Amino acid sequence: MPKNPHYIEDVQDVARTIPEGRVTTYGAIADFLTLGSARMVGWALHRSLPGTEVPAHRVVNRKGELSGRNNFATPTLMQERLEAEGVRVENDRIVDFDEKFWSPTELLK
DNA sequence: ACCGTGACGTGTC
DNA sequence: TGACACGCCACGG
Repeated sequence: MPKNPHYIEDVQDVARTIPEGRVTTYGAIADFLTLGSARMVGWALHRSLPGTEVPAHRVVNRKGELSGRNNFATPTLMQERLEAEGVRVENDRIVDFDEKFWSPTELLK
């Protein structure tokens, strides 16, 4: 049981707002929530995997690498989902990451 | 209670 | 550039 039962929900809420075909980073979410750290975001998403409809595949590390692919049902699922949305992935990294990147701070506008 | 281990990030050298 | 240290916080052994 996490100390902040809300934390996982918050992370999930943010993740759900990521537009299709766009991606964001663990750090961006952590900044937006001004709570916890990027590490905790990864932790929260990991805890979220079963039984939720959170597009966790749209969250990558700051270099645009699919660092969490090994935690999905299959190691290739993350990439497949991204490419299905038009996000090209090459060698476990997002192509044109700068253009695909979307920050949750956009929500404040 | 201590310690290693993460789906991480930033600063230094 | 690339390697490394350190901060981060929760969890399991």
